[in-house]
Amino acid sequence: MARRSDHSREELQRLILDAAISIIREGGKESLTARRVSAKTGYVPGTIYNVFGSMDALIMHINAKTMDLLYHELSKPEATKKDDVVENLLKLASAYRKFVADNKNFWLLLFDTSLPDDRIALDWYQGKVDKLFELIENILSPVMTKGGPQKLRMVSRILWSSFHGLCYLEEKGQFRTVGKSTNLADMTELLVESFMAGLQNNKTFSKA
Amino acid sequence: MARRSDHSREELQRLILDAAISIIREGGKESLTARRVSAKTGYVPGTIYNVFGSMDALIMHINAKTMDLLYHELSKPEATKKDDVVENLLKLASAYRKFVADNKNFWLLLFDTSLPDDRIALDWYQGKVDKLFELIENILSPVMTKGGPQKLRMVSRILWSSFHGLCYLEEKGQFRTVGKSTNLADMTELLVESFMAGLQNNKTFSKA
DNA sequence: ACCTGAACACCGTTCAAGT
DNA sequence: ACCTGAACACCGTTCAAGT
Repeated sequence: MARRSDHSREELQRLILDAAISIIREGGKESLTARRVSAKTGYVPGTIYNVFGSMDALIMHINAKTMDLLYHELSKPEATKKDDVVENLLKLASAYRKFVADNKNFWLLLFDTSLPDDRIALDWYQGKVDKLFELIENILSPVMTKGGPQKLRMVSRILWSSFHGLCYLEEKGQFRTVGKSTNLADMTELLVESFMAGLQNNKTFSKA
Repeated sequence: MARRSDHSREELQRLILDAAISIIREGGKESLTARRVSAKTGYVPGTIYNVFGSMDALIMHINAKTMDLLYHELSKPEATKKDDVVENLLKLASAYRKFVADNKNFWLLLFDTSLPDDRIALDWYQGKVDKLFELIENILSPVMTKGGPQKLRMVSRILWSSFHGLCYLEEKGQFRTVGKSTNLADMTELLVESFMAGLQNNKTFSKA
């Protein structure tokens, strides 16, 4: 091989990242190996370690891109916001489901629990997570003036967790018994409508 | 080594399973390898393939044990059922959180997405999953006489997904911004209380 | 018939040796 | 100074050869 200095450091970084992404798109996280990435770039495995430091670091960069794309996709329905909070939440949930379906392998990598714990210490990473929570907070804030930012954060995280949990168990095939009749969209709708209705009746949170 | 015929097939199965479980308890799913299991049993890696067929099959057996233990732990609060549905659900959720905390490595293995897809085709596996859903159904059924079994299943799966999603994102460290103040128990409480309140007001599902 | 030992085709990661 | 090539210490899985 011996490509030595054919590319700059930045080019090398892009080259490796793109190769890794195309491998995951095709075969999922199981097929991502340092040696396969290097073979695809024409460089030697060691080069990945020069440029990224480790395979985990490379995966972090892929996940960053995934979160950026997810944010972009979820921002679209927010642009067409109506007055109806429930409708806005359902649009967001629907966009999330579409993202999961369209980018399953990247979504699975993003929520892979094998990643090292120090990842959560990285501010830029957590910042991207927080930006996603903010999308829900923006939808909720008009009807949640009473509870303060603390409660707003809490409710946004509850909703986000629930959306995620539904997609996750669906992906794991655990809703199987009922066949295709237990629809993910129906469950999300019942969840959001009931939860928000109950929340509105609670005088600590509602506007009125 | 050459342990040849020191143990029966059943003994061998138990020996391997116990070795695998102790490896996971100590170091998580990352540390589970065929060679480490075989080293711990005193047998050769090939023996695992004789007895279990593959590493994935061995993991399935571990997961089966995990689900049995989970069912056992979640059945306890159900035994002390009160009339208050919300209280019963919160007790179940609390027991689930305790299980996750006490058996983190096994819980992570159970929800690992690397496992093969044909796992979901196995009836005995799905049966154990369904039994867990039934725990919630049993709590819900007194107040959900109107919707029929279809709706009961739906609501139980919504609640289960939400409990799971909350634990999952907590484990991933994604609630970090608010520090320890965003309490998992508080979020569960707000979720269950609001969702059930909203559900009761919906004339399709409530008893009254 | 059953189980092993050894081989096969891979891994992630490191680092001396070359340019 | 930078990148490679080769090595190190592992993997999961298979299967001919022994008992």
